[in-house]
Amino acid sequence: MANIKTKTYHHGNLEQALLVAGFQEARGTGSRNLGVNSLAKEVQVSPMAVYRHFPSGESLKANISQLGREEMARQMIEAISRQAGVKNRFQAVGRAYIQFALDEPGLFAVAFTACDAPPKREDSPSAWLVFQDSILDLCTEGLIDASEVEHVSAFAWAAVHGYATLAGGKDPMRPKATEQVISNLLDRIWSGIVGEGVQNR
Amino acid sequence: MANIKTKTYHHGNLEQALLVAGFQEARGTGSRNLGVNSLAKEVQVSPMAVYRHFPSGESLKANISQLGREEMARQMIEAISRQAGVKNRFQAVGRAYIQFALDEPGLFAVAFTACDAPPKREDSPSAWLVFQDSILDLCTEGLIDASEVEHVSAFAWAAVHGYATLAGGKDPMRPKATEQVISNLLDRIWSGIVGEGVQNR
DNA sequence: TGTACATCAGTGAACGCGCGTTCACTGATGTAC
DNA sequence: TGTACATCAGTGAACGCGCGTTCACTGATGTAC
Repeated sequence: MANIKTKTYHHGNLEQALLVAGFQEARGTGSRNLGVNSLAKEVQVSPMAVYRHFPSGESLKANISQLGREEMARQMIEAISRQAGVKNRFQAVGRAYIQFALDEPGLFAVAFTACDAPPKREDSPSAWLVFQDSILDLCTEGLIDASEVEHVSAFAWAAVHGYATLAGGKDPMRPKATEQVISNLLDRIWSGIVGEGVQNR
Repeated sequence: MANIKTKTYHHGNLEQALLVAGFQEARGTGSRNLGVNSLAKEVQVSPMAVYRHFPSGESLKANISQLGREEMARQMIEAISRQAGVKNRFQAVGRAYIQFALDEPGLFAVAFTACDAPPKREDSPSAWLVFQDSILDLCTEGLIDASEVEHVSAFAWAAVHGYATLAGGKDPMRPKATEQVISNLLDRIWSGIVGEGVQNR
Protein backbone atom coordinates (compact mmCIF):
# COMPACT_ATOMS: atom_id res chain seq x y z
CA MET A 1 0.00 0.00 0.00
CA ALA A 2 2.65 2.43 -1.08
CA ASN A 3 0.07 4.59 -2.82
CA ILE A 4 -2.13 6.58 -0.48
CA LYS A 5 -4.84 6.83 -3.15
CA THR A 6 -6.39 3.37 -2.82
CA LYS A 7 -8.42 2.50 -5.91
CA THR A 8 -12.06 2.26 -4.97
CA TYR A 9 -14.84 1.10 -7.22
CA HIS A 10 -16.59 4.42 -6.85
CA HIS A 11 -14.52 7.28 -8.09
CA GLY A 12 -15.60 9.77 -5.48
CA ASN A 13 -15.98 12.91 -7.55
CA LEU A 14 -15.97 11.89 -11.17
CA GLU A 15 -17.90 14.92 -12.36
CA GLN A 16 -15.28 17.26 -10.98
CA ALA A 17 -12.47 15.06 -12.28
CA LEU A 18 -13.91 15.11 -15.81
CA LEU A 19 -14.28 18.87 -15.76
CA VAL A 20 -10.75 19.39 -14.50
CA ALA A 21 -9.32 16.99 -17.06
CA GLY A 22 -11.29 18.74 -19.80
CA PHE A 23 -10.12 22.13 -18.60
CA GLN A 24 -6.49 21.04 -18.72
CA GLU A 25 -6.97 19.46 -22.12
CA ALA A 26 -8.61 22.63 -23.43
CA ARG A 27 -5.76 24.67 -22.03
CA GLY A 28 -3.28 22.50 -23.87
CA THR A 29 -4.84 21.62 -27.19
CA GLY A 30 -8.11 23.50 -27.50
CA SER A 31 -11.27 21.66 -28.41
CA ARG A 32 -9.61 18.68 -30.05
CA ASN A 33 -9.77 16.08 -27.29
CA LEU A 34 -12.90 16.91 -25.36
CA GLY A 35 -14.87 13.83 -26.41
CA VAL A 36 -16.50 11.36 -24.06
CA ASN A 37 -14.22 8.40 -24.76
CA SER A 38 -11.13 10.56 -24.71
CA LEU A 39 -11.84 12.23 -21.37
CA ALA A 40 -13.10 9.01 -19.81
CA LYS A 41 -9.78 7.43 -20.69
CA GLU A 42 -7.96 10.43 -19.26
CA VAL A 43 -9.51 9.95 -15.83
CA GLN A 44 -9.29 6.14 -16.12
CA VAL A 45 -12.96 5.40 -16.16
CA SER A 46 -15.19 3.61 -18.65
CA PRO A 47 -17.05 5.83 -21.14
CA MET A 48 -20.45 4.90 -19.73
CA ALA A 49 -19.57 6.38 -16.36
CA VAL A 50 -19.57 9.82 -17.95
CA TYR A 51 -23.28 9.52 -18.62
CA ARG A 52 -23.98 9.22 -14.89
CA HIS A 53 -22.97 12.89 -14.65
CA PHE A 54 -23.69 14.45 -18.02
CA PRO A 55 -26.63 13.67 -20.31
CA SER A 56 -24.41 13.75 -23.39
CA GLY A 57 -20.96 14.47 -24.64
CA GLU A 58 -22.13 17.88 -25.83
CA SER A 59 -23.26 18.67 -22.31
CA LEU A 60 -19.85 17.78 -20.91
CA LYS A 61 -18.20 19.98 -23.50
CA ALA A 62 -20.59 22.83 -22.70
CA ASN A 63 -19.63 22.65 -19.03
CA ILE A 64 -15.92 22.66 -19.84
CA SER A 65 -16.51 25.63 -22.13
CA GLN A 66 -18.20 27.37 -19.23
CA LEU A 67 -15.17 26.83 -17.00
CA GLY A 68 -13.13 28.65 -19.62
CA ARG A 69 -15.48 31.62 -19.62
CA GLU A 70 -15.54 31.72 -15.84
CA GLU A 71 -11.76 31.68 -15.62
CA MET A 72 -11.69 34.58 -18.04
CA ALA A 73 -14.30 36.40 -15.97
CA ARG A 74 -12.19 35.98 -12.84
CA GLN A 75 -9.19 37.50 -14.55
CA MET A 76 -11.33 40.40 -15.73
CA ILE A 77 -12.58 40.99 -12.19
CA GLU A 78 -9.08 40.81 -10.83
CA ALA A 79 -7.94 43.38 -13.40
CA ILE A 80 -10.73 45.78 -12.48
CA SER A 81 -9.95 45.54 -8.79
CA ARG A 82 -6.50 46.99 -9.34
CA GLN A 83 -7.71 50.10 -11.14
CA ALA A 84 -9.20 53.38 -10.06
CA GLY A 85 -11.16 55.69 -12.34
CA VAL A 86 -13.91 54.76 -14.72
CA LYS A 87 -11.82 54.86 -17.89
CA ASN A 88 -8.98 52.85 -16.38
CA ARG A 89 -11.38 50.29 -15.07
CA PHE A 90 -13.15 49.96 -18.38
CA GLN A 91 -9.93 49.58 -20.32
CA ALA A 92 -8.62 47.08 -17.78
CA VAL A 93 -11.59 44.83 -18.53
CA GLY A 94 -10.89 44.95 -22.24
CA ARG A 95 -7.21 44.42 -21.71
CA ALA A 96 -7.82 41.39 -19.50
CA TYR A 97 -10.19 39.94 -22.10
CA ILE A 98 -7.55 40.32 -24.80
CA GLN A 99 -4.72 39.10 -22.60
CA PHE A 100 -6.67 35.98 -21.73
CA ALA A 101 -7.11 35.16 -25.40
CA LEU A 102 -3.38 35.62 -26.00
CA ASP A 103 -2.21 33.76 -22.90
CA GLU A 104 -4.69 30.93 -23.13
CA PRO A 105 -5.61 30.43 -26.77
CA GLY A 106 -6.95 26.93 -26.14
CA LEU A 107 -9.20 27.96 -23.27
CA PHE A 108 -10.36 31.03 -25.15
CA ALA A 109 -11.29 29.00 -28.22
CA VAL A 110 -13.19 26.46 -26.14
CA ALA A 111 -14.87 29.18 -24.08
CA PHE A 112 -16.49 30.55 -27.25
CA THR A 113 -17.15 27.29 -29.04
CA ALA A 114 -20.82 26.81 -29.80
CA CYS A 115 -22.18 23.70 -28.08
CA ASP A 116 -25.38 21.83 -28.91
CA ALA A 117 -26.30 21.47 -25.22
CA PRO A 118 -26.53 24.01 -22.40
CA PRO A 119 -24.28 23.94 -19.34
CA LYS A 120 -25.87 22.71 -16.12
CA ARG A 121 -25.82 26.08 -14.41
CA GLU A 122 -25.38 29.73 -15.29
CA ASP A 123 -21.92 31.25 -15.68
CA SER A 124 -20.60 32.42 -12.32
CA PRO A 125 -18.85 34.72 -12.57
CA SER A 126 -20.10 35.68 -16.01
CA ALA A 127 -17.63 37.36 -18.33
CA TRP A 128 -20.50 38.88 -20.23
CA LEU A 129 -21.97 40.41 -17.06
CA VAL A 130 -18.61 41.73 -15.93
CA PHE A 131 -18.26 43.39 -19.30
CA GLN A 132 -21.79 44.69 -19.16
CA ASP A 133 -21.27 46.07 -15.67
CA SER A 134 -18.23 47.99 -16.77
CA ILE A 135 -20.41 49.67 -19.37
CA LEU A 136 -23.17 50.43 -16.91
CA ASP A 137 -20.50 52.18 -14.86
CA LEU A 138 -19.91 54.54 -17.76
CA CYS A 139 -23.58 55.27 -17.55
CA THR A 140 -23.51 55.86 -13.81
CA GLU A 141 -20.63 58.27 -14.24
CA GLY A 142 -22.57 60.17 -16.87
CA LEU A 143 -20.15 59.43 -19.70
CA ILE A 144 -22.84 57.85 -21.82
CA ASP A 145 -26.60 58.00 -21.78
CA ALA A 146 -28.69 55.05 -20.66
CA SER A 147 -30.17 54.87 -24.14
CA GLU A 148 -26.71 54.23 -25.55
CA VAL A 149 -25.86 51.22 -23.41
CA GLU A 150 -26.95 48.65 -25.96
CA HIS A 151 -25.05 50.29 -28.79
CA VAL A 152 -21.96 50.90 -26.74
CA SER A 153 -21.77 47.37 -25.44
CA ALA A 154 -22.26 45.90 -28.92
CA PHE A 155 -19.47 48.10 -30.21
CA ALA A 156 -17.01 47.62 -27.37
CA TRP A 157 -17.59 43.92 -27.06
CA ALA A 158 -17.27 43.42 -30.81
CA ALA A 159 -14.01 45.33 -30.99
CA VAL A 160 -12.42 43.59 -28.02
CA HIS A 161 -13.69 40.15 -28.94
CA GLY A 162 -12.76 40.61 -32.58
CA TYR A 163 -9.24 41.68 -31.76
CA ALA A 164 -8.84 38.87 -29.23
CA THR A 165 -10.02 36.34 -31.81
CA LEU A 166 -7.86 37.63 -34.63
CA ALA A 167 -4.68 38.35 -32.69
CA GLY A 168 -4.87 35.03 -30.85
CA GLY A 169 -5.64 33.06 -34.01
CA LYS A 170 -3.47 31.56 -36.70
CA ASP A 171 -4.39 33.75 -39.64
CA PRO A 172 -1.25 35.03 -41.33
CA MET A 173 -2.95 38.42 -41.63
CA ARG A 174 -3.57 38.64 -37.90
CA PRO A 175 -2.81 41.97 -36.24
CA LYS A 176 0.27 42.36 -34.08
CA ALA A 177 -0.20 41.73 -30.37
CA THR A 178 2.16 44.26 -28.85
CA GLU A 179 1.36 46.34 -25.81
CA GLN A 180 1.40 49.41 -28.05
CA VAL A 181 -1.18 48.02 -30.47
CA ILE A 182 -3.43 46.93 -27.63
CA SER A 183 -3.24 50.30 -25.87
CA ASN A 184 -3.98 52.07 -29.11
CA LEU A 185 -6.93 49.78 -29.74
CA LEU A 186 -8.37 50.45 -26.30
CA ASP A 187 -7.99 54.19 -26.85
CA ARG A 188 -9.80 53.98 -30.17
CA ILE A 189 -12.57 51.99 -28.55
CA TRP A 190 -12.81 54.62 -25.86
CA SER A 191 -13.01 57.24 -28.56
CA GLY A 192 -15.81 55.30 -30.24
CA ILE A 193 -17.69 55.21 -26.95
CA VAL A 194 -17.45 58.81 -25.80
CA GLY A 195 -16.38 60.34 -29.13
CA GLU A 196 -18.18 63.46 -30.28
CA GLY A 197 -19.23 62.01 -33.60
CA VAL A 198 -21.54 59.59 -31.85
CA GLN A 199 -22.09 61.09 -28.44
CA ASN A 200 -25.25 62.93 -29.36
CA ARG A 201 -27.08 60.16 -31.18
CA MET B 1 -29.55 7.46 -74.25
CA ALA B 2 -32.26 9.59 -72.75
CA ASN B 3 -29.74 11.41 -70.64
CA ILE B 4 -27.58 13.85 -72.54
CA LYS B 5 -24.90 13.63 -69.87
CA THR B 6 -23.31 10.33 -70.86
CA LYS B 7 -21.35 8.89 -67.99
CA THR B 8 -17.69 8.87 -68.93
CA TYR B 9 -14.95 7.22 -66.94
CA HIS B 10 -13.14 10.51 -66.63
CA HIS B 11 -15.12 13.14 -64.85
CA GLY B 12 -13.93 16.09 -66.87
CA ASN B 13 -13.49 18.69 -64.22
CA LEU B 14 -13.55 16.99 -60.88
CA GLU B 15 -11.54 19.64 -59.09
CA GLN B 16 -14.08 22.30 -59.97
CA ALA B 17 -16.96 19.98 -59.14
CA LEU B 18 -15.54 19.26 -55.68
CA LEU B 19 -15.04 22.93 -54.95
CA VAL B 20 -18.54 23.81 -56.09
CA ALA B 21 -20.07 21.01 -54.06
CA GLY B 22 -18.07 22.08 -51.02
CA PHE B 23 -19.11 25.68 -51.49
CA GLN B 24 -22.78 24.70 -51.60
CA GLU B 25 -22.38 22.46 -48.60
CA ALA B 26 -20.64 25.24 -46.65
CA ARG B 27 -23.43 27.60 -47.61
CA GLY B 28 -26.00 25.20 -46.25
CA THR B 29 -24.47 23.59 -43.19
CA GLY B 30 -21.14 25.27 -42.51
CA SER B 31 -18.05 23.18 -42.01
CA ARG B 32 -19.83 19.99 -41.02
CA ASN B 33 -19.74 18.01 -44.26
CA LEU B 34 -16.56 19.10 -45.97
CA GLY B 35 -14.71 15.80 -45.57
CA VAL B 36 -13.14 13.81 -48.36
CA ASN B 37 -15.53 10.86 -48.29
CA SER B 38 -18.53 13.09 -47.89
CA LEU B 39 -17.75 15.38 -50.83
CA ALA B 40 -16.57 12.50 -53.01
CA LYS B 41 -19.95 10.89 -52.47
CA GLU B 42 -21.65 14.19 -53.25
CA VAL B 43 -20.11 14.36 -56.72
CA GLN B 44 -20.45 10.60 -57.21
CA VAL B 45 -16.81 9.74 -57.31
CA SER B 46 -14.68 7.40 -55.23
CA PRO B 47 -12.75 8.98 -52.35
CA MET B 48 -9.36 8.23 -53.91
CA ALA B 49 -10.19 10.40 -56.92
CA VAL B 50 -10.08 13.44 -54.66
CA TYR B 51 -6.39 12.89 -54.06
CA ARG B 52 -5.68 13.33 -57.78
CA HIS B 53 -6.56 17.00 -57.26
CA PHE B 54 -5.77 17.81 -53.65
CA PRO B 55 -2.89 16.48 -51.57
CA SER B 56 -5.12 16.01 -48.53
CA GLY B 57 -8.57 16.59 -47.16
CA GLU B 58 -7.30 19.65 -45.30
CA SER B 59 -6.11 21.10 -48.58
CA LEU B 60 -9.54 20.62 -50.14
CA LYS B 61 -11.13 22.31 -47.15
CA ALA B 62 -8.64 25.18 -47.35
CA ASN B 63 -9.58 25.78 -50.97
CA ILE B 64 -13.30 25.75 -50.18
CA SER B 65 -12.64 28.17 -47.34
CA GLN B 66 -10.86 30.40 -49.82
CA LEU B 67 -13.91 30.43 -52.10
CA GLY B 68 -15.90 31.75 -49.16
CA ARG B 69 -13.45 34.59 -48.55
CA GLU B 70 -13.37 35.45 -52.24
CA GLU B 71 -17.15 35.58 -52.44
CA MET B 72 -17.16 37.94 -49.49
CA ALA B 73 -14.46 40.06 -51.14
CA ARG B 74 -16.58 40.35 -54.29
CA GLN B 75 -19.53 41.58 -52.29
CA MET B 76 -17.32 44.10 -50.54
CA ILE B 77 -16.01 45.37 -53.89
CA GLU B 78 -19.54 45.59 -55.24
CA ALA B 79 -20.59 47.61 -52.20
CA ILE B 80 -17.72 50.04 -52.60
CA SER B 81 -18.50 50.60 -56.26
CA ARG B 82 -21.90 52.02 -55.42
CA GLN B 83 -20.61 54.66 -53.03
CA ALA B 84 -18.98 58.02 -53.42
CA GLY B 85 -16.99 59.76 -50.73
CA VAL B 86 -14.28 58.28 -48.59
CA LYS B 87 -16.37 57.81 -45.45
CA ASN B 88 -19.26 56.23 -47.34
CA ARG B 89 -16.94 53.89 -49.15
CA PHE B 90 -15.20 52.85 -45.97
CA GLN B 91 -18.43 52.20 -44.17
CA ALA B 92 -19.81 50.31 -47.15
CA VAL B 93 -16.93 47.86 -46.90
CA GLY B 94 -17.62 47.25 -43.24
CA ARG B 95 -21.32 46.94 -43.88
CA ALA B 96 -20.79 44.40 -46.65
CA TYR B 97 -18.48 42.38 -44.40
CA ILE B 98 -21.11 42.29 -41.68
CA GLN B 99 -23.96 41.65 -44.08
CA PHE B 100 -22.14 38.71 -45.59
CA ALA B 101 -21.73 37.13 -42.16
CA LEU B 102 -25.44 37.60 -41.46
CA ASP B 103 -26.68 36.44 -44.87
CA GLU B 104 -24.28 33.54 -45.25
CA PRO B 105 -23.40 32.27 -41.78
CA GLY B 106 -22.17 28.95 -43.14
CA LEU B 107 -19.87 30.46 -45.73
CA PHE B 108 -18.62 33.04 -43.26
CA ALA B 109 -17.76 30.40 -40.68
CA VAL B 110 -15.95 28.27 -43.24
CA ALA B 111 -14.16 31.29 -44.69
CA PHE B 112 -12.51 31.94 -41.33
CA THR B 113 -11.98 28.36 -40.23
CA ALA B 114 -8.33 27.60 -39.59
CA CYS B 115 -7.06 24.86 -41.91
CA ASP B 116 -3.94 22.76 -41.48
CA ALA B 117 -3.01 23.13 -45.16
CA PRO B 118 -2.70 26.18 -47.40
CA PRO B 119 -4.93 26.82 -50.42
CA LYS B 120 -3.34 26.23 -53.82
CA ARG B 121 -3.28 29.88 -54.81
CA GLU B 122 -3.61 33.30 -53.20
CA ASP B 123 -7.02 34.80 -52.50
CA SER B 124 -8.28 36.68 -55.54
CA PRO B 125 -9.96 38.94 -54.83
CA SER B 126 -8.70 39.14 -51.26
CA ALA B 127 -11.12 40.40 -48.63
CA TRP B 128 -8.21 41.41 -46.48
CA LEU B 129 -6.67 43.50 -49.27
CA VAL B 130 -9.99 45.13 -50.09
CA PHE B 131 -10.30 46.08 -46.46
CA GLN B 132 -6.72 47.27 -46.33
CA ASP B 133 -7.19 49.36 -49.47
CA SER B 134 -10.18 51.09 -47.98
CA ILE B 135 -7.95 52.15 -45.10
CA LEU B 136 -5.17 53.30 -47.36
CA ASP B 137 -7.79 55.51 -49.01
CA LEU B 138 -8.31 57.24 -45.68
CA CYS B 139 -4.61 57.90 -45.74
CA THR B 140 -4.65 59.25 -49.28
CA GLU B 141 -7.45 61.60 -48.34
CA GLY B 142 -5.46 62.87 -45.40
CA LEU B 143 -7.91 61.64 -42.78
CA ILE B 144 -5.29 59.58 -41.03
CA ASP B 145 -1.53 59.62 -41.05
CA ALA B 146 0.48 56.89 -42.77
CA SER B 147 1.94 55.95 -39.40
CA GLU B 148 -1.55 55.14 -38.14
CA VAL B 149 -2.47 52.65 -40.84
CA GLU B 150 -1.46 49.59 -38.90
CA HIS B 151 -3.32 50.66 -35.77
CA VAL B 152 -6.39 51.78 -37.65
CA SER B 153 -6.69 48.60 -39.64
CA ALA B 154 -6.25 46.44 -36.55
CA PHE B 155 -8.99 48.41 -34.80
CA ALA B 156 -11.45 48.60 -37.68
CA TRP B 157 -10.98 45.02 -38.76
CA ALA B 158 -11.32 43.78 -35.18
CA ALA B 159 -14.53 45.71 -34.61
CA VAL B 160 -16.15 44.67 -37.87
CA HIS B 161 -15.00 41.07 -37.68
CA GLY B 162 -15.94 40.80 -34.02
CA TYR B 163 -19.41 42.13 -34.60
CA ALA B 164 -19.88 39.90 -37.65
CA THR B 165 -18.80 36.87 -35.66
CA LEU B 166 -20.93 37.64 -32.61
CA ALA B 167 -24.08 38.83 -34.37
CA GLY B 168 -23.99 35.96 -36.86
CA GLY B 169 -23.31 33.36 -34.17
CA LYS B 170 -25.53 31.42 -31.84
CA ASP B 171 -24.56 32.93 -28.51
CA PRO B 172 -27.67 33.94 -26.58
CA MET B 173 -25.86 37.16 -25.58
CA ARG B 174 -25.20 38.09 -29.19
CA PRO B 175 -25.87 41.71 -30.13
CA LYS B 176 -28.92 42.63 -32.17
CA ALA B 177 -28.45 42.75 -35.91
CA THR B 178 -30.72 45.61 -36.88
CA GLU B 179 -29.84 48.26 -39.42
CA GLN B 180 -29.80 50.78 -36.60
CA VAL B 181 -27.28 48.86 -34.52
CA ILE B 182 -25.04 48.31 -37.53
CA SER B 183 -25.12 51.96 -38.54
CA ASN B 184 -24.34 53.02 -35.01
CA LEU B 185 -21.47 50.54 -34.86
CA LEU B 186 -19.99 51.86 -38.10
CA ASP B 187 -20.25 55.42 -36.80
CA ARG B 188 -18.46 54.49 -33.61
CA ILE B 189 -15.75 52.77 -35.61
CA TRP B 190 -15.43 55.91 -37.69
CA SER B 191 -15.15 57.90 -34.52
CA GLY B 192 -12.43 55.58 -33.28
CA ILE B 193 -10.52 56.10 -36.52
CA VAL B 194 -10.65 59.87 -36.89
CA GLY B 195 -11.68 60.74 -33.34
CA GLU B 196 -9.76 63.45 -31.58
CA GLY B 197 -8.81 61.31 -28.66
CA VAL B 198 -6.54 59.23 -30.81
CA GLN B 199 -5.92 61.37 -33.86
CA ASN B 200 -2.74 62.91 -32.57
CA ARG B 201 -1.01 59.81 -31.33
C1' DT C 1 -2.51 7.27 -91.07
C1' DG C 2 -2.05 3.83 -87.88
C1' DT C 3 -0.33 1.85 -83.83
C1' DA C 4 2.33 1.07 -79.48
C1' DC C 5 2.78 2.75 -75.21
C1' DA C 6 3.26 6.07 -71.37
C1' DT C 7 0.48 8.77 -68.65
C1' DC C 8 -3.53 10.47 -66.68
C1' DA C 9 -7.79 10.06 -63.96
C1' DG C 10 -10.63 7.24 -62.41
C1' DT C 11 -12.72 2.46 -59.63
C1' DG C 12 -14.05 -0.26 -55.63
C1' DA C 13 -12.84 -2.31 -51.65
C1' DA C 14 -10.59 -2.05 -47.53
C1' DC C 15 -7.50 -0.44 -43.47
C1' DG C 16 -7.41 1.36 -38.72
C1' DC C 17 -9.17 4.75 -35.91
C1' DG C 18 -11.95 7.36 -32.70
C1' DC C 19 -16.37 8.90 -32.13
C1' DG C 20 -21.10 8.91 -29.25
C1' DT C 21 -23.86 5.83 -27.33
C1' DT C 22 -26.00 1.43 -25.41
C1' DC C 23 -26.03 -3.19 -23.39
C1' DA C 24 -26.31 -6.28 -19.34
C1' DC C 25 -24.20 -6.50 -15.33
C1' DT C 26 -21.77 -5.63 -10.49
C1' DG C 27 -19.54 -3.61 -6.53
C1' DA C 28 -20.40 -0.12 -2.95
C1' DT C 29 -23.41 2.72 -0.24
C1' DG C 30 -27.23 4.17 2.49
C1' DT C 31 -31.50 3.45 4.81
C1' DA C 32 -35.78 1.20 7.02
C1' DC C 33 -37.05 -1.76 10.41
C1' DT D 1 -27.05 -3.66 16.45
C1' DG D 2 -27.79 -6.38 12.66
C1' DT D 3 -29.71 -7.32 8.29
C1' DA D 4 -32.48 -7.02 3.92
C1' DC D 5 -32.89 -4.39 0.10
C1' DA D 6 -33.20 -0.31 -2.97
C1' DT D 7 -30.29 2.78 -5.10
C1' DC D 8 -26.23 4.70 -6.72
C1' DA D 9 -21.98 4.69 -9.54
C1' DG D 10 -19.25 2.19 -11.67
C1' DT D 11 -17.36 -2.02 -15.37
C1' DG D 12 -16.16 -3.92 -19.86
C1' DA D 13 -17.45 -5.06 -24.17
C1' DA D 14 -19.70 -3.88 -28.14
C1' DC D 15 -22.76 -1.36 -31.71
C1' DG D 16 -22.74 1.38 -36.01
C1' DC D 17 -20.82 5.21 -38.10
C1' DG D 18 -17.92 8.31 -40.72
C1' DC D 19 -13.46 9.75 -40.99
C1' DG D 20 -8.68 10.19 -43.82
C1' DT D 21 -6.05 7.46 -46.34
C1' DT D 22 -4.08 3.45 -49.11
C1' DC D 23 -4.21 -0.67 -52.01
C1' DA D 24 -3.98 -2.87 -56.62
C1' DC D 25 -6.06 -2.17 -60.57
C1' DT D 26 -8.38 -0.24 -65.12
C1' DG D 27 -10.52 2.66 -68.61
C1' DA D 28 -9.51 6.76 -71.38
C1' DT D 29 -6.37 10.00 -73.42
C1' DG D 30 -2.46 11.87 -75.78
C1' DT D 31 1.79 11.52 -78.15
C1' DA D 32 6.08 9.66 -80.71
C1' DC D 33 7.32 7.49 -84.63
